[in-house]
Amino acid sequence: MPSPTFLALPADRRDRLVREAITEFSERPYAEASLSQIAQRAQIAKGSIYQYFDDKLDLYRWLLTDEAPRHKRAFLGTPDPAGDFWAGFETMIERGMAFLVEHPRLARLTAAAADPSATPDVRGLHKAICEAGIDELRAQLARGVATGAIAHPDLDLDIATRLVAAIIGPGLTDVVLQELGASLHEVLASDTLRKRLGPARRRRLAHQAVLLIQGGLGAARRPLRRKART
Amino acid sequence: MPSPTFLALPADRRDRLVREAITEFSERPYAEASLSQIAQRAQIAKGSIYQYFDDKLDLYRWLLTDEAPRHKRAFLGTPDPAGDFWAGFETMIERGMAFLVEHPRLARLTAAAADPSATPDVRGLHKAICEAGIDELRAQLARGVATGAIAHPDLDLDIATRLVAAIIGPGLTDVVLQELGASLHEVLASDTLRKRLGPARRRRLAHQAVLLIQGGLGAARRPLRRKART
DNA sequence: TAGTCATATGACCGCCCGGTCACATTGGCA
DNA sequence: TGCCAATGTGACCGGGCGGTCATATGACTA
Repeated sequence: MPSPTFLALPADRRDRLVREAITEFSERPYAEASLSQIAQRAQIAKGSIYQYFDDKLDLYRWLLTDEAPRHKRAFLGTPDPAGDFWAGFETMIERGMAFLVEHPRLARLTAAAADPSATPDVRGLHKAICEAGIDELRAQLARGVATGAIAHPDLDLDIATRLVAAIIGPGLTDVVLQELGASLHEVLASDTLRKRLGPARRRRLAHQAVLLIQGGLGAARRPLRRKART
Repeated sequence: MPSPTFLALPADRRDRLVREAITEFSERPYAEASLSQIAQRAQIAKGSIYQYFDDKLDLYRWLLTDEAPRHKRAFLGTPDPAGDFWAGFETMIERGMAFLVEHPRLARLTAAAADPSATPDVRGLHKAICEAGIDELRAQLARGVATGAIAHPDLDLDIATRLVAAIIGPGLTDVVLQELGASLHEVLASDTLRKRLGPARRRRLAHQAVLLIQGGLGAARRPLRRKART
C-alpha cells in the first residue's frame, strides 16, 4: 500500500508517477515492466518510488486494485436497476466497450488480470480481480433469474456466470480487435483506431453478444422479435 | 526453426531438452522463462541450445507451433464428421478437457496463447495460434449451419465463432479451475487434482457449455428434451 | 540566521539473463 | 590407427533489472 508520503504528494508529481506507471504496466507484462523506466519517464528518482511503495508488486497492486477500479466505477456509474433486464445487460456491455475507448490504458491494465501466465504473486492479484468481477456478474444474472428474464433449469448459475464472463470479456475483446483489424496494443496507442469503435458499432456488438447469451439464457424462446411475457 | 543437428539428435537427449523446455515455458511467462534453467535441468550445455535453435524465441515458437500441435492432433484424432452436430460438438469440448488432464503442460503452453500481455514478437506468435484455432472452429460452425443444426439469421458467424471460442476456451477453463478449487498451475502440478476432472465431470461441463451455446445458436428452440428435426 | 528533519536523489550493488566463443570431445572414414 | 569436421561445453560478456543507502535539499522552527 502507498505510504502517507505518497498520498500527500503534490498533485502533479503524483499524477506524473501514476500516469507513467499505468502506461508502463499496460504496455509490458509485469515481469518486463521496469521501475527504472517509470522513474525516468516520470522524472522522479527511482529511490523515491521506494518511499511511496514497498516494492514493484506493491505499486502494481495499488494500480490494479485501487486506482483502476476507482476510475472504472466513476466512468460506469451506477447501473439502473429498473427497466428491461436484457436491455440493461446490453447497455452494461456497451459501457464496458466505451471504457476501452475512453481509458485504453486502464482497460488494458485490467485486461491483464486474465493473463494465466505470470508469477504466483501476480496471479494471486489477478485472480482476486477476476473473482470480484465474477461476483458482480453473478449478482446481476441472479437478478435476471429473480425477474424471470433468465430461466434455464438445466444450467448452473455459477457455471453460466463464468461462461458469460468469458463471452463479454475475452470474447468481445477478440471480436472488437478483429473488427478494428488491430492488436490490443495498437488500439491502445492509436486515437483514430479507437474512434472507429464508436457508439453505433459498440451497440451492434453488444447486441450480438446479448443475442448469443440471451438465446441460451432467456425464458422466452426467441423474444427478440416478439415481446417477452414479463 | 530447429537446425538439422537438433532433428538428428539421439532421442533421449532431444526428449530431455523438449521436456524441460515445455516445463519451463509452461510454468513461467515467456519473459521469465530461462534458457539457463532449461539447459541445466536437461543436463545440456547452454551453448548447445544455440546450435539447435536461433534463440529463445525460436525455441518457444517451435514448441508452440510444431511440438504442441503435433501432440494435440495425435491426441484428439480426427473428429467424426457424421452423426448429430451438437453431440459431436460436445464430444469435441470433452476431448479438449481430456487433453488438459493428459497433457497438462502442453495444454498450459497452448493456453498461454491467450495471454494479451507479452512482448510484440511473442504476441505475434500467440495471435497466429489463436487465429488457427478460430479458423478451425469457424469451419466447424459453418458445417453446423450447413446441416441446419445452427440457424440464427441475426447472428454473424465470425462474431459467433469468436464468442463461442471464448466460451469453450477461457470460459470453460475458468469453470474447471473453479470446480477443482485450484489454479491452473496447481492443476498442472498435481496428478490427483487432475484425476478429479474425470470423464463424468468433463461430460457434464461440456454439456453445460453446449446448453449455453446451443440455446443461442440452435435452429430448434429447445431440442434437448424433444428430438430436433435434423 | 542556524539548526532540524522529512523527503528527494542517483550512484551503486548483486543478480541473472540471453547470447558468444575458444576449446574439448566425439565418431566416422581413410 | 590417425585425422578432421561436426558437435558439445561452460566460462564469460554486456546489460538491465529490483532494490539500497549515503548524501543533498529545502521548508519550517526558534
